[in-house]
Amino acid sequence: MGKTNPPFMTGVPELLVLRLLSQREMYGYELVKSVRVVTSEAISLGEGVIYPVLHGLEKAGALTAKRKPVNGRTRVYYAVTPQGRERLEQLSGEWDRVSAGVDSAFGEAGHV
Amino acid sequence: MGKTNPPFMTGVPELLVLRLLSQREMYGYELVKSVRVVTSEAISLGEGVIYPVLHGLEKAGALTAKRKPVNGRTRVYYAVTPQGRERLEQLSGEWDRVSAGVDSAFGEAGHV
DNA sequence: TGTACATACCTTGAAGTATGAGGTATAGTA
DNA sequence: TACTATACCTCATACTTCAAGGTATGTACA
Repeated sequence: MGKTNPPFMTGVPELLVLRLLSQREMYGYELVKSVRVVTSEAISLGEGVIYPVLHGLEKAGALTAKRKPVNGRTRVYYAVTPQGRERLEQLSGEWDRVSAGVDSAFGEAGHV
Repeated sequence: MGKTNPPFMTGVPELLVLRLLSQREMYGYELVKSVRVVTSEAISLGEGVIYPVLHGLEKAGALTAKRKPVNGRTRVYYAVTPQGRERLEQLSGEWDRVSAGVDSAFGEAGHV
């Protein structure tokens, strides 16, 4: 139930997480809110999306995790590794390619 | 074997098919080649992608199919219905939203 | 005649992944 | 006492792209 695989979203969470973490270390809960802000409310990712992405990227060696107790709560800060930067560039290139392709099909200028 | 779920492609075949057919009627094999052309070779969709999309859209009432024998071969021409145009506008809006969100996260200008 | 390629349709299995809902626990506030 | 925000997490589901393979006809060429 609920909708899965919404159009155009595949790969977007990974791309945004890598992008944000490449600018500064952040923890999961913070990322959830940051994504909304940096995308001007256009994209909203739940914790059920962010945490699995974080764990996957860490396992893949793209991120490192660091636990920090703050105000009695525990935060897990993530940082991008060199491998993660490579992955970011690769994904970013894919995004540019697909994005350019679609725009090209629509005439590249204020379409529809 | 083979890669599935490539980043950013979810929904793109449906969007491109609806876009192309909204301009003129076409048949499957023609669409396969047209997609490459209109996306400036950035996006290439195989027949294994195009035909299922065509059948799905027809079943959903977004397309109508018309069989035409041409040179001894049979072509199936597809045309967009009013429902299909609605779907195109909806999908197109989604694309704009996601696309704007990602661009916004990357600073909107010649990023990375 | 044989061979190769383009046209033109089709199906199938595999595999990844975003999502909502649900779960745990602490701190602050009314 | 109750509610909200913080902060972590897991799970089942369903959707979809893709490569590979299959059928058949027309055309070009040697």
